[in-house]
Amino acid sequence: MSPSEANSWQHIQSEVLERIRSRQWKPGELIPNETDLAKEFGCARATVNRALRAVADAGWIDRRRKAGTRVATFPERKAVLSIPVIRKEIEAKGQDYSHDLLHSVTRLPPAEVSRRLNLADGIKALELHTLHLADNKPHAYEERWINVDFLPEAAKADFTTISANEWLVTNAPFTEGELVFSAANAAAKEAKLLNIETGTAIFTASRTTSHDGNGITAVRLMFTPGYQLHMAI
Amino acid sequence: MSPSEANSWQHIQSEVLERIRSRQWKPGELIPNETDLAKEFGCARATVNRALRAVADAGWIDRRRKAGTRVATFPERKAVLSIPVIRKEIEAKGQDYSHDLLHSVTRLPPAEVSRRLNLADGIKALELHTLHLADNKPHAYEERWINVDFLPEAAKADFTTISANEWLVTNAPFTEGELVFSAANAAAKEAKLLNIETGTAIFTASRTTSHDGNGITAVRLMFTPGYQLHMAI
DNA sequence: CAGTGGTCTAGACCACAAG
DNA sequence: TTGTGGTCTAGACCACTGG
Repeated sequence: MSPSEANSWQHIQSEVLERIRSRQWKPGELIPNETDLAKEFGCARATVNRALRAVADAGWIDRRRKAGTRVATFPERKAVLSIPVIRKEIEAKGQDYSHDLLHSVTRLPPAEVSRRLNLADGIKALELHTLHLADNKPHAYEERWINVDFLPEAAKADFTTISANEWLVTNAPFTEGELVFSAANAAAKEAKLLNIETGTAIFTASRTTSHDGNGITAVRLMFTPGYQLHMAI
Repeated sequence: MSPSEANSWQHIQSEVLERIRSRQWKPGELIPNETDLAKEFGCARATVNRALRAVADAGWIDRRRKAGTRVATFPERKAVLSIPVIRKEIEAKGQDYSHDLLHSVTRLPPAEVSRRLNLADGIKALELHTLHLADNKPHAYEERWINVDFLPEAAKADFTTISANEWLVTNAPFTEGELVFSAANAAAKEAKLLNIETGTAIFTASRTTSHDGNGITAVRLMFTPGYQLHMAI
């Protein structure tokens, strides 16, 4: 909170945001270039650049060389989700975490999983079914496939003591991933495991992670009713 | 893709990430300080700073003055969601967008909404019910409250021609907001509007937005089955 | 107190793209 | 071709915080 005095980039950032919000600079409009703003604020161009870059990252302006900087017409807001390790998420609520490994088999995955994991035809993968518990009550049911062809060490890991989730986080950092959320009616199998009635709406998260194009794991998490995913905008 | 030659900050960034992924720098470990890295890469300290700041923003390292820079123990990954305007989301799929304003009444909102909008006791708000359609088929049902006490212009707007969603985006920029996703079984009312059976699992998004602490709008969106929310990690 | 990251500067060169 | 943002530098001072 210190260098917000006068010529700090944070000061320039908030001034710019204020001009956008007050519609002094309207959507679609061109704003002064960096050199002029630097003169106006009495600072170096690099400082203006730093401020405008932050504003652009937040989606308020669009910048292009030669074309200049324009106020975004649709200030597309971005929400950021921190993906928690399930154990930490539960412990953060003051509950005890535990998990049950219900199923662990190496077999040929369905075509859709093979595609997500980038597996060649006929290559097997490790299938795990895990129940995550909070205070010994079901919290989420997890169906996971692990690419043991790419990650041979995973075949030797003991997922009864450490959850696959955490083992992978620490042993198989990924470079890219995709996350898909949806809602589904619980099938008989999930309903039984989560101790709810068949047909109850459950929140579902599917995640696929890869390392430089090599699929690592594909997971489907089904949460007990009442689960909410919070994001700050 | 140009200044990735040798001493660009992007080059340093990828080199740092590679050392983390290859466990040359292990979780929890201290990495060299900026001055030393600048010497090693043969560049200015500012360039190293730019690179490390990017890596820190992505959550891979933790930086503290005097304490130095450490590899994050739990590389908490962040997913970024671009919040689309519903119309654009539908048009992006090549479908026609339209909407029906089903209900528009100014009345005292329930306590929970008053709290979310930061409304004083006894202050009314504008309640809107809207059905969003893609190719004339139901896409989502929206229940919205607008703080007309703070946004008097909203009371005059014609939400039959422009959706409240878009009107607010262009006329009431917000500074903070919260987004909550969950799953629910469709009640009779929603089921009828969305043309599905009662009890079907529907994906629900609730959003509250404010401007400097003043509530602007509180929305609950219920999507037809099959809706998926995608995020890149 | 002293080491480390955070920031600012003044100037330079470069990459990109609009006209 | 030329204006605009993108980046790098070498050096400086400051802010925070561990020891």
